[in-house]
Amino acid sequence: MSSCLRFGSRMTKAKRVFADIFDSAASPLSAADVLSAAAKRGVRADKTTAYRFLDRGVRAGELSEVEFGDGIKRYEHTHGAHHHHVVCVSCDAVVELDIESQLQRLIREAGVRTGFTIERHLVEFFGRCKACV
Amino acid sequence: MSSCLRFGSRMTKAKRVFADIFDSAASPLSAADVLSAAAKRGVRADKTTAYRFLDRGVRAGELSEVEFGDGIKRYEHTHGAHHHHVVCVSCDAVVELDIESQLQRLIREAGVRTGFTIERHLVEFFGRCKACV
DNA sequence: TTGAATGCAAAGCATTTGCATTATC
DNA sequence: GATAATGCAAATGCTTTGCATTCAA
Repeated sequence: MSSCLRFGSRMTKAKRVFADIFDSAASPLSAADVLSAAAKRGVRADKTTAYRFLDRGVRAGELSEVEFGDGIKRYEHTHGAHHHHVVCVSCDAVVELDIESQLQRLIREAGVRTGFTIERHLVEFFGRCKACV
Repeated sequence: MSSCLRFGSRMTKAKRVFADIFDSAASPLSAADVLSAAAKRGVRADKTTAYRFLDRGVRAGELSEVEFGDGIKRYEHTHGAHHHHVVCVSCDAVVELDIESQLQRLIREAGVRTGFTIERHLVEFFGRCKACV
C-alpha cells in the first residue's frame, strides 16, 4: 500500500491514512470527509491535521482543490490532467467528466472575446443521477 | 430613479439604495460590497439588512448568486439569461461572457455521457485583463 | 536530539438567527 | 396600529493560527 501521494519529510500514521483515503476516493473529499474516513479505519486525527495535510498537498502539487460553490473546500488526488465533475444534488454522487478539448476551445474563445489571458477556470455540473431522477 | 429591482411590500431607504447600487453595478457584488457602496452614498445599513436583501432578492428571482469559489457570495441583477464571467485575478475586474450556445452543447454531452439530468452549472473563468498582464 | 508533525484551544471570517425596536403602509 | 423591515448581539460553520507536546529520522 504505497501511495504516490507523499509530501513532507516525515511519514506519520495520519499522513499514511489520509494518503490511502485519497488513493481510493471516488470523489473529491473535504476535511470532514477525510477525518471521518480515517476514523472508520481506526485512526482518530485532529481537524487541524487534516487541514494542514490538504494545504500541504495542494502546495506540493499532489492535491487539487475542487470547488462546488457550497462553501466547503474539497480536494482530489491530482493524477495528470485536471478534470471536471457532475454532482448529484440528491445523493451527492460525483462522476468525473473529461471535457478538456471542448473547454480548451471555449477558453480560447473567451480569451479572444475579452482580451483576458485565461489562467484558470471553474467548471462543474450539478443535476440528478439516474437513480435519483 | 426607479429601479426594476423591487421585492417585499415596503420600500425603505436601505432597499432603495441597494437596488440603485445593483442597477449601476459593473460586476457581481458581495454583502460587504453592497454595504460599502451604500456607505459611499451616505446610507449606513447593518450587514444583516444587506444579507436579508440579497436573500430576498434571490428568492424573488430578481438577483442571482454568482460563485467565484473564494468563499464569498456575490450577486447580480438577473436580467434575462444567466451568464458567465471572466475575472481578473489581479485587479478583480469582471467581464461578462455570453457562451450559452456552447454551454448548451457541453451540457447535453455531459448528460449523455454520465446519465445525469443536468440542472445547474458553475462556469467561470479567471485570468489577467489586458491592463494586468 | 531536533525540528517536522500533531493536538488542543482560541481566533477569523462570512453568514445566519433571535429578538427587541423602528417606521412604512 | 399592524407588521414588514431594521439593527444589534450572539451564534453558526468552515477554516486558520498560536503554542506546547510528541515522535520520526
